[in-house]
Amino acid sequence: MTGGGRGRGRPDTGVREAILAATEAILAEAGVARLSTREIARRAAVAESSIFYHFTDRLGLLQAVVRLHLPRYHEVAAEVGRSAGGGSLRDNLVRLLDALDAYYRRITPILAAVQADGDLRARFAERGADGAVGPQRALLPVVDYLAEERRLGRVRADLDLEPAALVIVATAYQRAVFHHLGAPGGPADTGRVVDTLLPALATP
Amino acid sequence: MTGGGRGRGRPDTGVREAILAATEAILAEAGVARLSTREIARRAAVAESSIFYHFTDRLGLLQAVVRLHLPRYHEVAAEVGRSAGGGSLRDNLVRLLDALDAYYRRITPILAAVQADGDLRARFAERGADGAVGPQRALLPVVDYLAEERRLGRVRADLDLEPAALVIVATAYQRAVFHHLGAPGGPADTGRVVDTLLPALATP
DNA sequence: GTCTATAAGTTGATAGAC
DNA sequence: GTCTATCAACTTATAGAC
Repeated sequence: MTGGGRGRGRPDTGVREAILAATEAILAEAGVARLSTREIARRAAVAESSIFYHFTDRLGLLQAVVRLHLPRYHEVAAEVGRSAGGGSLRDNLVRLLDALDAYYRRITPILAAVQADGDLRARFAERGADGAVGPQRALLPVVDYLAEERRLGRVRADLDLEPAALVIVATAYQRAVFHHLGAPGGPADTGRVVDTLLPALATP
Repeated sequence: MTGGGRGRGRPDTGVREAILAATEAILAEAGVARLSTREIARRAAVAESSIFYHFTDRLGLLQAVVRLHLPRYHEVAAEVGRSAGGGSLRDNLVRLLDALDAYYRRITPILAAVQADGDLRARFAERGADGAVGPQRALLPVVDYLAEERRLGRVRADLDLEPAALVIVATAYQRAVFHHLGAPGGPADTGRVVDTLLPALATP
C-alpha cells in the first residue's frame, strides 16, 4: 500500500481513491447488502483485483472506509467546541446540532453498514475497546464543550454532562436517520429543538 | 399463505414461523449482508424452497420481518401513554424511556437492515408515504403522551411537542444503537437521563 | 405445504502477464 | 500497480414429486 505517503515516491494513479469513492457511493445508494467487489470495480472503472491489492479483502475495504470518515467527527465537534465563549449559548447549540446533523447525514450509510454487517461491527467493537473510536467516545467532544460552557457559567452548575451530551448527539443522529429513510423535510428545525432543550441546559 | 388464519383450517406446521425466527437471528448476529436463503433454511431446519413458497422472494421475507415488528412500537408507546395521569411525571418518563429502549434493542438489527439495504429502504419509504409506518410516525405516540401530560398541567404549557418527542425517541434509539455496537453498560442510566431532561419538560 | 434436485448467475478471491 | 483470466463456492429462484 502507498497509503499515507501522499506526494512522496511514485504518484498514485488514483485507483485507491476511486475504489473508496465508488464504495461510499454504493453504500449510500444500495447499502452493504449489495456492495460487491464486481460493482465497485465497474463504477471505479478499475480491475476487480486492484481492490484486493489495496485492501486485502472486502472487509479491509469496508474498514478503510470507516477509518476514513469516523475520525472526522472529532474535527467537527472540536471546531464548535473552540467557539464556546463566543456567541450566545443558544447560537452555539444551534451550530453544534447543525454540524453534528450534517456530519451524520454524510456518514449514515457507513454507520448503517457497521450496524448491519456482523464482521465489520465486530472489528469496530475491538477498536472501541482499545479506545480508538468506540461508540460512546462520540460523546466526549460534546461533554467537553458543555464543560467549557459550564465553566463560563452559561450552563447549569448541576448539569449532568454525559446524559446531556447523549441527548444532543442522539437528536442529531436521529434526524440524520430520518433523513436517510426519506422523511420529508425532517421533523422540526434545529432552532425549535434547541429552544425545547434549552431550559434543561442553560443556567436558570 | 395461511398467514393470519391462525387456528383455522389446517394447523401451521411452524415452517413459516421458523423461517421468520431464523431470519431475525441471522439479522441480529451477522446482518443483512450475510442473510442468505441457504443459511436461513439451514437454521430453521427447513427446505430452502419453503422460503419462496411463503414469502415469494428474499425481499418479501425481509418485509415480513419488518412488518412483524415495527407495528409493535405503537403498542409499546400506547401502553405508557395510558398511564399518563398515574405516577409522577418523572416515573412515567423513566418508564417510557425504558420501554422505548427495550423495544429498540429488540429491533435494532431490523432497523439496521432497513437502513443498510437499498431495496428494503425503498419499500419502507413507500409505506411511510402512504402513512402506514413511516419514520417520523414513530414520534406520534410520544407526542400524544406529552399532550396528555400537558393537558394535566404537569408539562410546560409552552412545550413544543414534536421536538420534545424527537429528543425522547432519539435518546432511546441512540442508547439501543450503542448497546448493539457493544458499548459496555451503556452511557448513563435512565434516571440520570430523565433528571437531565426534566427541566425542559416539567411545569416550572 | 413441504420436500429434493437443479439451474443460471454472481460472489470473493488468486495467478500470472505486463 | 494494474490488468486479464480463471476458480470454486455460493447465491436466489424454479420444477416437480409426495
